[in-house]
Amino acid sequence: MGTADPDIQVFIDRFGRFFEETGASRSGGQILAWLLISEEPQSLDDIAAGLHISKASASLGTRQWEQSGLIERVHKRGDRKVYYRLPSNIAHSLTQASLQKFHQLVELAELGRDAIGADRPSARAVLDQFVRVYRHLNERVPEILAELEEE
Amino acid sequence: MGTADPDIQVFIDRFGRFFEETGASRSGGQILAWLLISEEPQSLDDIAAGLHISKASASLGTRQWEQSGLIERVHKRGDRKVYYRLPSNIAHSLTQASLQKFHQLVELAELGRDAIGADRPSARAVLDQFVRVYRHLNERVPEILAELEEE
DNA sequence: CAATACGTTTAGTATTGCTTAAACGTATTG
DNA sequence: CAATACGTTTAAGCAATACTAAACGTATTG
Repeated sequence: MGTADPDIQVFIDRFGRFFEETGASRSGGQILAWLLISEEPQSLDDIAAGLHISKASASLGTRQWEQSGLIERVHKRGDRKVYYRLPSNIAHSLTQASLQKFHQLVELAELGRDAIGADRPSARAVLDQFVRVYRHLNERVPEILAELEEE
Repeated sequence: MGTADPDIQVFIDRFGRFFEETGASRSGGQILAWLLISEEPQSLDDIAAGLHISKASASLGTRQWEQSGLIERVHKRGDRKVYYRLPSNIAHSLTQASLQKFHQLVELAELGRDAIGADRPSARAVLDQFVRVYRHLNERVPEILAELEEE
């Protein structure tokens, strides 16, 4: 690794494993970790070299995060390379991604509610409650995040 | 499947795939779906038969969900079998599980913050912001959920 | 106490999908 | 226009793990 610091090593490793267990790939998590501790935007080569992964993995990983809005491209003038960095509000982005997952789940819940007949009242009630809680969260969470801006 | 209803089929299938993509197993997601649309608590045999999965899978899946607090055991008197059902506040449980994930991420962020030196001020600022946002969310979200109870 | 019911563990198989090297396409440079 | 720089795609290898059948342990029944 570019940095031989063992603490940073451990950080990157744990971060990678966390995302590995959460549906993403290990290298994907490592990329996020790497950008978290980088002062400057990083090129694909920077990332690949820094994490000892192939450039192909770096390319794949950055694209996936970029599509989900968790990292962004930066261009330096007079430089053909593409650089990546975290958006300034990374915590907000992650929260948003979390709500997005919830949203998918709620859509499935609605699918289920429509699939079961009127002969399953309590199951229907559970699914309805589910939708209600999410709607409320989706409304409130942005407000909560906004509270932090005011400080 | 016990129920031949194609809509329910689709629901279970999609639900299973959602969890498959989110780190859990497909059968694990299917179990959750099955309990969501069940009026009565379900035994391992009910689940295995209903989903056409092995009893071993049903046993594994239910234990995992139970450990994370997303389903609970029920006993019927005069019956040796163990039955499973969703807790009454399933949406709350899921939200809590979500915050729990966030909490792990924040612990990692703190690890990273301690790993980098004072020579990386902006990276440090990002990690600090991350921790701050989470602390606020963790404080507020339970309040938000409580708002729903009052209706 | 034999037979059954029930849940868990284990070992093996199959599947999934991550990772990489190499090939490729395209733009840029001298 | 040859050579280089850069990012993406592809094909293949490999590691992780989900899933199952079968064996197992234990409690319960008649």
